[in-house]
Amino acid sequence: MLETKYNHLEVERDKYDKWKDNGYFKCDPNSDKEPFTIILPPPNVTGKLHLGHAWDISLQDIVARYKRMDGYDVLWLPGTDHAAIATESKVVKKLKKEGINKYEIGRKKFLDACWDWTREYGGNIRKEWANMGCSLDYTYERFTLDEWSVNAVNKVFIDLFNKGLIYKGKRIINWDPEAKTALSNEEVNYKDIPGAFYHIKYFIEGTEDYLDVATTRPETLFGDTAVAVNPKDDRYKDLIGKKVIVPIVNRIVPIIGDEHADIEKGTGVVKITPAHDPNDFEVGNRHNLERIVIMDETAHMNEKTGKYNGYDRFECRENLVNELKEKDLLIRIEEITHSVGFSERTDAMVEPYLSEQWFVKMDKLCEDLIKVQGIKEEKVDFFPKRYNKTIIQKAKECYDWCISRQLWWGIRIPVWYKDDQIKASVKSPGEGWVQDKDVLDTWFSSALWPFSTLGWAMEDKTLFERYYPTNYLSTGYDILFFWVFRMMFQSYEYTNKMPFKDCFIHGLIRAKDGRKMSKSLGNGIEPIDMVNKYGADALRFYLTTSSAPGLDLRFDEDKLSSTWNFINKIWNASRYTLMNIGDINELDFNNLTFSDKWILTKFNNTVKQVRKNMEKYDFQNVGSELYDFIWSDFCDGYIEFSKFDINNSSTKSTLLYVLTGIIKMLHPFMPFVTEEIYQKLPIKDSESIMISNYPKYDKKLVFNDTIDLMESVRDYITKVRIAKKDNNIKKDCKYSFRCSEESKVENLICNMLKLTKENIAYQKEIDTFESISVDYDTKVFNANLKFFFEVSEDDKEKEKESLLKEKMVLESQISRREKLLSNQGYVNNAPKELVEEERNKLENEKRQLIVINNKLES
RNA sequence: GGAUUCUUAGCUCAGUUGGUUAGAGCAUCUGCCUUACAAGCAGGAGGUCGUAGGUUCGAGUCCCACAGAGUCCACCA
Repeated sequence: MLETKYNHLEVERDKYDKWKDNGYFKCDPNSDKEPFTIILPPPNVTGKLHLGHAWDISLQDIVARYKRMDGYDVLWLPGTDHAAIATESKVVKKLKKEGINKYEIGRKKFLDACWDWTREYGGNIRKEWANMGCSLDYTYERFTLDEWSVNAVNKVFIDLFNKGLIYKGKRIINWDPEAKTALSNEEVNYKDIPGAFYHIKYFIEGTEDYLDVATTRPETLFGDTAVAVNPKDDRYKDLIGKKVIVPIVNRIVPIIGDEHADIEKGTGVVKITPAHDPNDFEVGNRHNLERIVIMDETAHMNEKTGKYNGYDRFECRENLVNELKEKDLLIRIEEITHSVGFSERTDAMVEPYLSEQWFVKMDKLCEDLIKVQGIKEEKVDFFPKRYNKTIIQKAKECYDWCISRQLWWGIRIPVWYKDDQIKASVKSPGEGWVQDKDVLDTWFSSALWPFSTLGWAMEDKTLFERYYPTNYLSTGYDILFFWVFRMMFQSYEYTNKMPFKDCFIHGLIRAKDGRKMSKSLGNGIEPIDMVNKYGADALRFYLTTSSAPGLDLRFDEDKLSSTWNFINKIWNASRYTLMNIGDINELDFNNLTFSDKWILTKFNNTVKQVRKNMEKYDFQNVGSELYDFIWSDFCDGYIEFSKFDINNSSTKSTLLYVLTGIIKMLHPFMPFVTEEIYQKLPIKDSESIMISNYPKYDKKLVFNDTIDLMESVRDYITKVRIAKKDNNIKKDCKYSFRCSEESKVENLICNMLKLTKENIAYQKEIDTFESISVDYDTKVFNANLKFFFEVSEDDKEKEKESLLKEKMVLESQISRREKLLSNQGYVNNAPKELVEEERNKLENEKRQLIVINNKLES
């Protein structure tokens, strides 16, 4: 028997390992079931699961468990990401604490340290998956540095290289001076920070005149190789072709005319530093300007900056500005707020830096993606739909992807050099060839993840052939461009298919006040704390049913706590059922009562709705449908009714049947507690709920004609309760009662209202006392209940008031409805059922009005 | 500048291709320890759906404008 109270700690202990050991998480490549594949977005191997992950993996486990129960051969494939820069920067930091420098110990030893780190922390993630109850198939667990992934990466890289879709180029890229590596545009976060426009005098050669050149980055003047004005700018156009002297360095550079100079902006004159600004780089290309690199890879000034050689860029700025002031070359400083890029990982200010990097040429890949997203059978369906637009938008304005990183932790670029020869291959082409030092962007391997993990680049392709393309991907909108977008074009290029059929995009978890959860704000919440406090089941249900698809979720512990209450409710409903059904071994529906038929009908309608919404991944609606059905209909309604028919074997069967269905539908959301309850059931269709059958709509157990009757009965019971309360009617008050639906509902109503036989009024009392009556009259059901007692003038007044109030409400409803039904536009255009329902209601309301009018007259 | 989301009860949020009197949780008020559950039960109160127009027999829902909040992309000498 179940304990009185739900104890999540007790319930969630041990179950996970049992499921795992029994092989329930495993797919079966030899099965004749239809495969259903979900690839887990691989978290950083040394990372920690935060609430966002908990949400994300719950959204996947729900689908995995649902599909498994519904007859699919489910593969949910786990894995982790080496997370090049994120892991490397952590290991660098750790070594630094021990006084070790990455470059001193060299590449090999450093990589050993990374592997040690990975092994040390890699297990944490797996523990957290287990805490959350994820039914992952560990047989096929992958890592982005294992051979499945590395083989695929090499294969794709070499092929793209041979096709000319990967090239090496000297370009301005985003440089992280702390990690000393290039970054892609996606890895740069822009923040608004205070800064200044420094207005500097650039003297025109051979004159006493100068141009006022405004810049936010005066230290880059060492790299200036021109000054640009707009050729349409009347103020300056005559100066084009003349020369100016770059202050401090005294370099003579041309004044050029270029559209890049904005007439409206600043002074209209802009200095051109081709090696340190992406726009200037373009200008430089157009005008054949020299590119002078003035910083090193740590963003310190180099020998080109004279006495500033070795200065940090900010230090240099400060000193240079002072020097300009002293030499009367600084006109003024204008304080502004401007947005500046920072490295996503190290938070270092990004330096636009001229260097040689590898790029993926994007135009063709993007064009293909856009084309496929226009083909109904081949496209990825986004949930919610609008993200398709976001992806297309991205593809339309895509720039080439910088994929080389000056890091060591990652997959090394499979390119070899000898003299001026260059070759792409995994192994050295021969004597004297040297491999490229750089590794690939971690997202390059992630982009191949949906097919690399399934063995696309391996000899054995059975998994790939059976489980690819995958069916469902769930992830947050924050990595739409990093990952989803790149998986789409890479998969299409190499498998000729989109990597997944459905893509569910969720939002971010926020703190209760709507701010982001972050370490710096100190408002982060650990999933494990919530699991300990309320259980994984409550956390999963809360997270997955509390927001509309694609929107952010404000984490509210109070709501999590009421989810716990909901589970406690389910627990107790199960407890009641198990206590009362005895040891039945067969379901018997031969002697169903009205209330049995009613709940069976409601249940089957719920199954229908739940399945429909599960297919749409609309878990919010599934959640509220289950919540309402379980709490309002099953617990508050049916269980109370069942207490009076509990010896009827059909009622027992109904209780068990509905409860079983409920916990099965809940199982994908709350796997632990539903398994606990399932194991206690006297009739089961499998040894574990995990492998039981998901409920199906059963027409044979639908009795639509009982719905109206039972809803009327419930409505009437409520009416009587209100009347009893309003008139302060005591338990032993004498009454008389009659109703239209034979003894079946009469008994039920009397029981529900605690109308006992000994309180039935005798004729004497009927004659002596006055009465308050509660009446009900509809097509399917009418009833009259009178309470006899010494009705005071006060009571009469009260009753009259409430009757008048009721009359007013009814009259306004009737007139509204009559107006509606006399509107030909409505009658002709609205759905027939709806109009019919309106007519029914009008009739019922009219009946009720007659009842009330009669009472008021008497 | 482009895209996009949001604005509904005191708070946090639902509200399906337009269709009765707009729902839930929490909070609040009243009455109940009724043997599944007081972490509960039975009831109550609380909303001119951001503002202003339009389409329609009918608008929280569709269209236009405006106001406010957020996010993404581009720009940012």
